[in-house]
Amino acid sequence: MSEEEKGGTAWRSLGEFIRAQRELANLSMRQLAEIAKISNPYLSQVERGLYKPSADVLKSIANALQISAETMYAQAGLLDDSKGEAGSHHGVEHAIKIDPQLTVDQKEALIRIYRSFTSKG
Amino acid sequence: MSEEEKGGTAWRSLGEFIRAQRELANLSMRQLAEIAKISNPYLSQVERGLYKPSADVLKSIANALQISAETMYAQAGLLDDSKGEAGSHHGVEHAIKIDPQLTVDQKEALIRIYRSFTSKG
DNA sequence: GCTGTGCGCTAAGTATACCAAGCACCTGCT
DNA sequence: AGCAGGTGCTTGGTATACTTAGCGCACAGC
Repeated sequence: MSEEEKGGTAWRSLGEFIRAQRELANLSMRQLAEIAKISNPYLSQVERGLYKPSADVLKSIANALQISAETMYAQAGLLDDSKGEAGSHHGVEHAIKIDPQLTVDQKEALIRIYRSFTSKG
Repeated sequence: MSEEEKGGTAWRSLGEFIRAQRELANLSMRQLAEIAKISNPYLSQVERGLYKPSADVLKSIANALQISAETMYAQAGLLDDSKGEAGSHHGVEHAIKIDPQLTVDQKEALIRIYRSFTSKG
């Protein structure tokens, strides 16, 4: 049933998260695999959840995708959830609010768009 | 670069760190292995640096020793670099990327808008 | 048409993380 | 002298992370 029906991609697995991040970065599997120094078939299998990569592969992939290793581990469920950086859904709004580069108008616009995306489709 | 220069107590290896923590907690190998749900021979091998444990074993050991998983990963050298966004202005972009409620398309849209705001100031 | 190059995926193999059983040693008890 | 119960370590096997070779498909140029 519907993976997308909640209006968002709630990552069922680490693999889906990685795939989404890879596509966000506009990288092909071979490109990402090359940067992360792993083989492309293995990346394929990881993204489909067939294997759970070891920590240093995870770190390598995180680096290649320019996201922090901590975020990666959090997604992999390998950090104790005491951190609470990814889970809270005011994360985006909060980040917008405290961004010193944005004007108040811009913040309001971004938050409005963000809410339109998340407020049920 | 050696780990020594990171200041403070420098453990030559993850195994030595684990062993020291275990002894500090006055636990035998079998006791710790039991709590961490791993076998005691394996723990022995890990402490002597013969094998590098996977992330979830690491987490389990950290849990059993009542130290944070992050400390463990840092000791394992799995967190140290990855400065992908730590110091840069990616706070908002990062929050967007890891938000599970957004679809990939929505993320792209938001990030594009955000960049358009921040690129010209 | 055919050829070359990109994509993601499959198949089969190698490397290694991890476990169950057991060994050698020590210490206390009878 | 035994044996019971503790320690850490070795051995041999199984499960799984990871690689190399190659498949099938789509889209370019000759």
